[in-house]
Amino acid sequence: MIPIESILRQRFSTALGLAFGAEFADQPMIKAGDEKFADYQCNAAMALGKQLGLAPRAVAEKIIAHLEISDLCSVPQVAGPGFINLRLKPEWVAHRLAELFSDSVEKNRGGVDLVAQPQTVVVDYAGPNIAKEMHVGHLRSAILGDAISRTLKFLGHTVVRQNHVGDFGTQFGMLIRHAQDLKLRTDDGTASGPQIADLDTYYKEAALRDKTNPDFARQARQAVVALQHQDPQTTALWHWIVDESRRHAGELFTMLGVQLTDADERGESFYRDRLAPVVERLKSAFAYGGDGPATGLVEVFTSDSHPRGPVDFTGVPPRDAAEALGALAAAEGMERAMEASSTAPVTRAFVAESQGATCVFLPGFVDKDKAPLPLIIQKSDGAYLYATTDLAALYFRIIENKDTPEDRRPLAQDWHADQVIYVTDARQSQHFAMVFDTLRAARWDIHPQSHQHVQLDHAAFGSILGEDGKPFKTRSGESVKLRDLLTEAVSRASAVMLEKNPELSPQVHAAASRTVGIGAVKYADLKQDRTTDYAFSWARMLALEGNTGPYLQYCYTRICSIFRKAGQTPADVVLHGELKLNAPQEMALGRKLLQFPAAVEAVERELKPHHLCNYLYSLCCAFSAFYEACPVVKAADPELRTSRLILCELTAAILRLGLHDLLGIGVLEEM
RNA sequence: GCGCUGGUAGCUCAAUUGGAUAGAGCGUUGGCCUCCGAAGCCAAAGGUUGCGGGUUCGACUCCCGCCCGGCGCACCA
Repeated sequence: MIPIESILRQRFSTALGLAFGAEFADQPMIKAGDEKFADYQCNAAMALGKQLGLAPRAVAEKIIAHLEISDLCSVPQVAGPGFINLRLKPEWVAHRLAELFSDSVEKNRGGVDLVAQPQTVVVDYAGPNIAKEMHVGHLRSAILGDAISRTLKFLGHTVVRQNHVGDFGTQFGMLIRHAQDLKLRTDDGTASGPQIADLDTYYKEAALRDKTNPDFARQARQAVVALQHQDPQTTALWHWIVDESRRHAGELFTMLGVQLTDADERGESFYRDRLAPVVERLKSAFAYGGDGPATGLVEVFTSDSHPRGPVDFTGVPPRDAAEALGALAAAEGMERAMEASSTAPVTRAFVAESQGATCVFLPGFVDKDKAPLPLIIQKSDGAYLYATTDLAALYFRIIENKDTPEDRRPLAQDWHADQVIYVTDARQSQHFAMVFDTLRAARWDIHPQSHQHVQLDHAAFGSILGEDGKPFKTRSGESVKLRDLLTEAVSRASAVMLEKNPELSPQVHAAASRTVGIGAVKYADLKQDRTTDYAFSWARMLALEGNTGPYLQYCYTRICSIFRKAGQTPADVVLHGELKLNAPQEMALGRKLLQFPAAVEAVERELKPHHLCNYLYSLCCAFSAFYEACPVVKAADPELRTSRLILCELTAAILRLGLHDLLGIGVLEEM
């Protein structure tokens, strides 16, 4: 279905062209209006009045004079400084709803069209550290990343989910070493290996030994080397740890309803052979790919009043350059040192050795001493870091992936990302800013076929805080295990439902408890703007009133209940003639139903699912008002009853789509 | 110190990206069940959008300067 906004935009564009000439036709400025004033409004007259030197209200009148819109709206009204207010005609809303009804019956798309130009979008989310039990820190990434992936897929994009698990860090040295010791002692021939809970304990014990026992720490580092050299015994142990962790993570993803499978996993270990080449490629990219010579890239300027000119630190490591600058300025006084150092920018990206480490230096990044801040891609001991892995992963996703082994491909053919989205913690935003800039500086963000710039997004999110406003921890100060958290959510949901609806059968009750409990946790996270910190509160998320998961699910069950009372299923309902939108609550619900596409579009544009949550909540409010005022089963006549049943089914269809398909939250017939 | 981010009703959060009289929920107050699930609905009270300037026909939104909080800032991820 063509979005309402598009239809209106086109009509206004035509009117603007006729009234003022084609050059003014491109800014119709159509928005959904405040319900008190309008369904939609056009705000072009004010800006245009300014440009043309005319009174805005006169401009508005002239636009209306040329506007052909009587089939959709009642007569447009000019208000305030020059707003053009539009009210949709009930007949037209009814017509759109009939169209939506057939659309939702046949295609279940809620009136949303597939995008015109589908993109290949990589969504990198969840990414738990292997060998540690998943905790609340992984919750937001998993929930948000999944909702974003579902929404983009629904819109017609090719979504490549990537679970970038931490399966190859230096922590594996101590973990393997410690596990080796334990295995020696506990190897009594029993087939069943330790469970993940044991691994979690291992991790803490290993970390402690690593910290306190120098011999152990040295052996742990040797284990890392052995692992990197693919020593069979070490590798076997590593596989065992990784497999065990994967099983655990898979269980939790299933419990959460997160659509990540083993095929989506491409962890750090996958990139291990790509790290050295990436560093080499970066060096050559900066040597030959830039728009100027690769030397003299740190340009240090003194002020105009002391025309020393640029000081050439060509070939000098930046840290040393900063020190040299300090010495230089010390000779001329402290004030000059500050002045000079604050105008010592890195003007072009380059790779350099600094203090033994291989670093990328980028314009705009300085540390607390105002010295150029590096992105370290290889440590002084030769080891690689997560920046290297991230760069290798991006290179792979955008350019290289034709080398993907068959068994690791999520798609049947080679693909190259048009967009890459990282759903991680906001604390990593500087890291990603540097990684993205490095990629752009190296020209690795160019799609190999379309030659377009790949869109790189860090969909950052805030921390989960406890009700005291401090980071969410258990009473003993440990991070909350995800499994415990979800179990508690289910049991709390069960308790609430037992109180409100004791008649449910035990089986239905148990299933509903899971849907409601998990849904409450997910919805609470999704409904808030992801960029802000989020205060975790059982009471608020499980509340049955307000903008919560349970409330929306309850709204859905009431609709199901109406159909049960009516003795009909949605499939039985056939529309004859027109929908009747005589009551204001019917009209309000009808208008609201048509706004679903705009909400989905907002999620895509900003990668923020809370826009959809807010919409679904307002839809439920509109439905509740309708429910109170307009009897469905006992409607005055059969036609009105059918019309209202259709409004019910449309509401249910949008809720199913939004809640279940896009947000990944279950709906249920009874609760 | 530099950078990012936030500051909106007593509390938790919105505000379609520059549009009208800033909206919800909780809490408070007052109404509504012989009637489809009251887990609901209707209504009232509650605001100098941290402070001060500026841009604009119009600012929670953009710019500048302060104040307060969170986070980050060289070999962990």
